[in-house]
Amino acid sequence: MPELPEAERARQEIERALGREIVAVDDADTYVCRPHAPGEIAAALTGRRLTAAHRRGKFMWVETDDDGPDLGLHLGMAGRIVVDEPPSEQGWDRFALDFADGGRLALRDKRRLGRAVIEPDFAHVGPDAGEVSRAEFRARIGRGNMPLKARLLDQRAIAGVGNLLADEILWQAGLSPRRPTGSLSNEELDELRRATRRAIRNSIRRGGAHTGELNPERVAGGRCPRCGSELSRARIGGRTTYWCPRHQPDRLRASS
DNA sequence: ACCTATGTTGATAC
DNA sequence: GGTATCAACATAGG
Repeated sequence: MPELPEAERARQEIERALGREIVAVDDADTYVCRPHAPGEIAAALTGRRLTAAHRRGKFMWVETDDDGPDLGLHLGMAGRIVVDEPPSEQGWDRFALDFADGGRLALRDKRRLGRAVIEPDFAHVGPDAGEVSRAEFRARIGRGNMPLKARLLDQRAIAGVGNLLADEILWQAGLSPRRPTGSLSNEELDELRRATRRAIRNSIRRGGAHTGELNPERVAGGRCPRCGSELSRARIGGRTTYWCPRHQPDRLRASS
């Protein structure tokens, strides 16, 4: 279930592999390792050691010693990073490093939508959703007129929010996923940023994007944990979306 | 058996 | 340029 919290967990897992000499690389999956040809990543990494693991949103990269190339990793839709585990019996290890101490790091991904590349390019990736400044958040999220939920999912705007986290954030902030981004006031954008940071912090602490309050109700007939209203469901930004029509109205309720 | 659903990203078309 | 749709992949479930 990789969103930002799962990527952060994966980054921490990679840190367990730092400092060990790489003696073999399995880069035979030409889809996961595209555009590299088999053996290219192996040639670039064999003999080196990983020295630091970083993350921006859901994108990870690992530095190597002696000015070696960075290794870029992405979990895709179903991937995770495992260190010092026996190889997957189902053949789901799409990329792997073997270390001199007998240990191993693998990208385990049954759907093959994860990625492993050398010298990843993050030019199009926005600032991390947990660290973006207030001014930057206002500018990047408030621009344009897409439905708000679609903008939250746009990794070029801010990086790290996936489908489950987006619904949780919008519910916490009391904003409709359908609101056009251009209709939000600065105060609403600031509240949205607070909800984003809080949801990310909590989900990392609790162990995943699926640990939000709204998540158990993201099913047909699910109800708002706050008021018990039946949740609305629609496809927004190409993703299935649940929200409370009462606490997250499409238009501001008339003040009285 | 067949159809739908699923956490992501990127390419493509308008 | 901004936005919308589909495709890539493999599995699970009605």
